Amino acid sequence: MNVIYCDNDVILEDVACLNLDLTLDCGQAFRWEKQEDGSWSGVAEGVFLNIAKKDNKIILKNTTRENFEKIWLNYFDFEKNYSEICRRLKQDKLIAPTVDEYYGIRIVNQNSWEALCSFVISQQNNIKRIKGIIDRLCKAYGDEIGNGFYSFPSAEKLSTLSVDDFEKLGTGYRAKYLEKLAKDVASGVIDLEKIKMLSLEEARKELLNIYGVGIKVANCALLFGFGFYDAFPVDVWMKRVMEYYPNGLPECFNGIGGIAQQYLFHWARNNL
DNA sequence: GTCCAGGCATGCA
DNA sequence: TGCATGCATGGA
Repeated sequence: MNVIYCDNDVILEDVACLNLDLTLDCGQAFRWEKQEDGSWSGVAEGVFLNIAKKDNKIILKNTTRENFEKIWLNYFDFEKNYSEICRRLKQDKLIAPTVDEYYGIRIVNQNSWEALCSFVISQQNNIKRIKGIIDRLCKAYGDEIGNGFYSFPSAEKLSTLSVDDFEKLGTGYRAKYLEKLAKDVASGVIDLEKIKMLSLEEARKELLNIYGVGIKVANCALLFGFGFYDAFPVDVWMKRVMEYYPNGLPECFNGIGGIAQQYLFHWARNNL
């Protein structure tokens, strides 16, 4: 990858394996909006970004070098060698054609608080409605940061809400989970930064102690918000996929099971 | 009207 | 430990 700082834009050349449409609309992050020109706009860590791919170059519009290095380099994991990862995954003949068909899906590294909240909301829910709830949550309680976009509200902010406030956003029976989660994170009873430092098994155990977090939500949060690439979420779609792996997951998935999972999840939603 | 969605808590055996 | 049930909402 080659980084060029040009006027107010950051331009990346030779980024292997990044399809923005697949990556930003594959059910891992819920706050990216496709623009009429085909680019994507969204927010992470309270910072707005418009990103596009043109002529095999990735263009981050109106982005400072500081924000690129502080946020987006890690968010899109530009330095991770996805070509090598995909080559490894394709040692499994079952997933190989899927990796080719949907080549360019990456796991983005989301803020752990945002990911945990988002996937508590996601349970027993569909992606379209999850996006709507999170959008209303951000517009009601986040900070406006321009262009009609809002930051994801902090735990401190959400800790002031009642169960009824969460219900008014359309969260349904998940409102009571969110109310307690926000208060416990804000008060320090739940320490997300500490959980990041644990092993996968220990971190998962901590998340499973949280009211409203089961094995599926825990694994999604671990994969999408805590940097555990070996977490392997199994939802109703992945349960269908697992019938193709009656003897368990192949060895070549070790350490990158979560990435394999995202390709299989996408395949399942389009084919099953 | 019924079924379903990136499931979980609870009660009961 | 494993299984059945209730749960909010909105689109298909």
